[in-house]
Amino acid sequence: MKDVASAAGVALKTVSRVVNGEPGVHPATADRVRAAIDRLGYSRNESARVLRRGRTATIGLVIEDVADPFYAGLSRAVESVAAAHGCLLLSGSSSEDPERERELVLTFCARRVDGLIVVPAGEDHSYLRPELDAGTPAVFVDRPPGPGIDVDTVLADNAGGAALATRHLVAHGHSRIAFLGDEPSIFTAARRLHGFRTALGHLYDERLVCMRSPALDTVRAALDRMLALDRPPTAVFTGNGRLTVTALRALAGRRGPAVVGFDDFELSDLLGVTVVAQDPARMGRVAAELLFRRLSGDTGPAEHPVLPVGLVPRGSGELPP
Amino acid sequence: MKDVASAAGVALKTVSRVVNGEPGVHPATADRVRAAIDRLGYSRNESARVLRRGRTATIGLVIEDVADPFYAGLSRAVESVAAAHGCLLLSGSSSEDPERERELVLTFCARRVDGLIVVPAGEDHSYLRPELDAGTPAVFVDRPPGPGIDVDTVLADNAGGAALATRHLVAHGHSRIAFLGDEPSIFTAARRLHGFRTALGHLYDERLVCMRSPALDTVRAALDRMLALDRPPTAVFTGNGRLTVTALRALAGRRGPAVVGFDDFELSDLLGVTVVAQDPARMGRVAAELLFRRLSGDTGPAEHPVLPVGLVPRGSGELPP
DNA sequence: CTGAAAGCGCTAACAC
DNA sequence: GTGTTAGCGCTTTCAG
Repeated sequence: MKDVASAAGVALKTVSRVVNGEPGVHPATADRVRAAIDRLGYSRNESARVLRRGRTATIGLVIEDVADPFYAGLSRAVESVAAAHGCLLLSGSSSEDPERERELVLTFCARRVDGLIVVPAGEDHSYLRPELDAGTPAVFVDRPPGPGIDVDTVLADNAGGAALATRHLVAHGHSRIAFLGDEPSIFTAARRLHGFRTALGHLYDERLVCMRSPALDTVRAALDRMLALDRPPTAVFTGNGRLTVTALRALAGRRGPAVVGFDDFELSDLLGVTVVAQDPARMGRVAAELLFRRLSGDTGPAEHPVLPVGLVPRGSGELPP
Repeated sequence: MKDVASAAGVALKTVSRVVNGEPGVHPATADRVRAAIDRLGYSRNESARVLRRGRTATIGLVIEDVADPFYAGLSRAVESVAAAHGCLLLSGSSSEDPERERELVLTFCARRVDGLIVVPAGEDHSYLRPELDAGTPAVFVDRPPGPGIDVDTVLADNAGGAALATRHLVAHGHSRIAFLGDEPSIFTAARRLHGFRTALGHLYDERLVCMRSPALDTVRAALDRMLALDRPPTAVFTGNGRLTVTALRALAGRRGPAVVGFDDFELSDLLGVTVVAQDPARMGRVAAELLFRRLSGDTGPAEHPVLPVGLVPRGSGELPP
């Protein structure tokens, strides 16, 4: 900036004014400055600007895994909202590792992101306390923060969605329904199991429940075990997109039970799989908009919108037992 | 840092030494400093550090769309390599818009990212010249830069893969093969068409070619038109993952032509679709590793690795005409 | 082993 | 309209 100033024969501050589009610069002077900028290939050093102004125009996004279509859709929506506010996105995947989550969040904070959007992997977020007190707003998405952290959250109606799918299967004549969910320590998995169990009432049978990460081997083993029972399940409700896909693979080629899944997935329509669909893009959008409201000064109490989920019948959930 | 220094009764520089793990601080002093840091909830201001040191420990990634599984997988791989080098990732989607690509790249540069990984949308990258000259390394992925920009590239064997698929269909008795590709202005689309055309030789018939973005309507219309010809195609080769999925939807329910696609996709195995698969994660990894080699001082001539693609027979491409 | 001083490139606050 | 000055929080350099 100093070089540009001397090249244009003006003071440094005038260059600053031109670069920032501030008013009060004579058009001719401004043109001279712009010419010098082009000639020298100057571009403003954003780090210095941030240091001085305190705002980075960057938000941090921590998700579980960008390669998962659910989180990819969510990311895209967050990015769009951020772009509309002239903000960039610093993002990272926690791989469901609480330590990595913490590291990413704290690194983002050290870089002075203006705000955070977090899909938490861990259960303890006391490490965020100083940052929140320092005024960095955070929105938790898909899963709530640990106890004692009172921030905005955007969650889906997990229990309600699971109950919806379960009642749908019962209405189609099923009374033996299996549930394949992710590790019960994961909030969404636990809530969906809860919804399933509540909706099923006395029909609930814990031998028809398996809560494990979605590896093909374990899913196949669980299904084999259940299908070999005296009264095998006539339907399977899978607790997330990954598990649905894995279960379909495990059941491929056999006239198996009816399958209904939580989360929609690519090609579910061609495969005719009935699902309870959430809208990851909407989740990301709502979270980002909430964050930007906080950034523009909204200091009201923490908000906790719950997004609806919808049943999409495609055939697999309407099969009779 | 000043506050921590006075709280610990040391000079600012000593705090700096402790924070950065520099040697030459008495253990007892260091402990006192660390105690003060915890008490005050201090965390280093990364912007100031960057301003002083010149390196941001951040790389910029511009892709077409994070919500596309291909780019999501690529992003994840880039992120892993970056994390292994202690680097964060600033990322953005260009939505196939050259102007947005330029804006993202230049914004990243203004933030002084250490390096860039770009899936270009545009054909003119002269705007990058000053940045490259200033020493910011860039790696182009999936598509090459416009003329006059001599940077590292990581491309797939697009023409070879297309030829492989085409010969596979010919070997299975097909002589009327259609090609559905993306806009011919997109590098990969053009190269794949070239491979298809070359492999087909005198069997090539331009009435069986349609180069358009993958919207369901246009794909359906193109297929309808081709299938109504005197000598309709007995096989369709689709030029990317999106087009494959769209074509499968358009053909759903009819005993249509054999379908082979470029790019693998989720559930291709269950649907039994033969594809020519690239490995997006590998592409991201190779690109990121190349970038970090540049960042650690490798100033050799630009490299241009070409990643192989592989035919995965799953049934759809092995159907007789 | 520890500290003082200079300055990274910019913007805010105030002159002129 | 334009210029001067101070200082954001840190690292670098050099001096004890």
